[in-house]
Amino acid sequence: MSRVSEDSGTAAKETTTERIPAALRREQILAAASRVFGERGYSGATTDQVAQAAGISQPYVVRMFGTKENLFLEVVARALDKLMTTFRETLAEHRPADDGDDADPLITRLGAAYVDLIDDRGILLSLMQAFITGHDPVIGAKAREGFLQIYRMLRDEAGFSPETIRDFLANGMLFNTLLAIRLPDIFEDDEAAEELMRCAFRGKLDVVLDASGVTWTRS
Amino acid sequence: MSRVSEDSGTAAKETTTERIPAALRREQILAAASRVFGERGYSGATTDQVAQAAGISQPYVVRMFGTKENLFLEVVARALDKLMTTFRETLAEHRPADDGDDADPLITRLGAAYVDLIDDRGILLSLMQAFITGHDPVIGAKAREGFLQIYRMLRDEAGFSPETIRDFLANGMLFNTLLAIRLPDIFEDDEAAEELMRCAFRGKLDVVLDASGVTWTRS
DNA sequence: TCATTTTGTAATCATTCGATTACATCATTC
DNA sequence: GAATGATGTAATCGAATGATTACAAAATGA
Repeated sequence: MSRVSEDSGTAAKETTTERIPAALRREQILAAASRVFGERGYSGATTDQVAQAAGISQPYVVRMFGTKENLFLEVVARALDKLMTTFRETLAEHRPADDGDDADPLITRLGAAYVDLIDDRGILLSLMQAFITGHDPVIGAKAREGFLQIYRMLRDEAGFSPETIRDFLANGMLFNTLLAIRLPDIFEDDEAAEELMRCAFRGKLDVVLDASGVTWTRS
Repeated sequence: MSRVSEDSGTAAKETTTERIPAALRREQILAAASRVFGERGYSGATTDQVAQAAGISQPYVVRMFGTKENLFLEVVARALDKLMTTFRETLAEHRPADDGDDADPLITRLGAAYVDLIDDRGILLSLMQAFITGHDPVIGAKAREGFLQIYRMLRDEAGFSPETIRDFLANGMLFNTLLAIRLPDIFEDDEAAEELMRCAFRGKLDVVLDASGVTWTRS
């Protein structure tokens, strides 16, 4: 559905850099940074890689965000915000209808909403990268805070039990994200990978594969 | 039970470096590297940090393993080997006894064996770090290969279905590892973190907290 | 039109880090 | 007890990288 960059092709470099309002350029950089950080992690990514992905020079990136750390923190904050918003929307549109049994239980719809986020690629990966950079005092604190923010929302707003949340986080989020990171690269190249991914994503498999940019033949 | 370094206190620096056979020194470096890489990731860790953790000079580390990449690859290979061995031992000691229903089902024992590995700290974290460094052509390939190796073992040797494996990997491994990475740092400091961890680890909670070196008051 | 602001880059600096070199010190063996 | 090899480090190099500076050029507005 919603792709990150609209004009100028798939994602990467522009040949001639046009003058664009700072606010818009800021969005472009954040979108590029989301992909690059999600892919390579905080310390693995360089400001120059972000700049190239945004079709802009490296000093511009640094000057607009002050430091690489600031840029990463804003990427993570936005990713978290997007995730929370998506979940809250799913909660809201679930409320009015029913009481009793669900044709489509809430947790299933939350899971589907989460998998849809893979379409944007950088969002979930950046969150994961932030969490795994937990040793850093600043980034780590933000990451843990965000993780628990999700937990509290699922508990207090969705009304789930700790056990249910645990299951949802493990099966619906972490597992899917980690699989979506790299296993698509060897899809149809390794029978075990294909088997596991088909089992994990089921109907949403095409979304995952499409988002990862892998070419594959529909079964 | 088994700690990484035996003599010279908890883990880190030695004041006077003694002459030690290369083979033994190699083990010390690998143990230190496992902790450092697990904590900070491949690109986040430096050879000097590994050297200091091993109580040795940085050039020695580089010369013994050639490159930082080689060192990391060997850390990951050993971690994977340890994990596979642990699982196979659990499988073996399960076989002879029963046929019919299990007092302690195999998957529960595998899960317990996995959580016990947290005691060593670096093992599971290094594997996780390797998998998240999937963009690197060499490291990524090894990580995916290792991940699928585990999958195949659970399928072919333990006889689990893809669905069962999916559940085991998500709940038993990924989730526990990610929680064990950083949430212990804020255990008893955040009610949500404490609640989630108590739910996730149950009887093994003390193992996780002990392994992370967090001081906490027993409930 | 010309001054000012906004948008952008080239050049470069300072630091970090993996790697190399050259050398020291201890152990072993003939 | 020199010769030889094994174990270890200090010094340093070169490349990578985040950050800074100084400048260019396009827009904006008087």
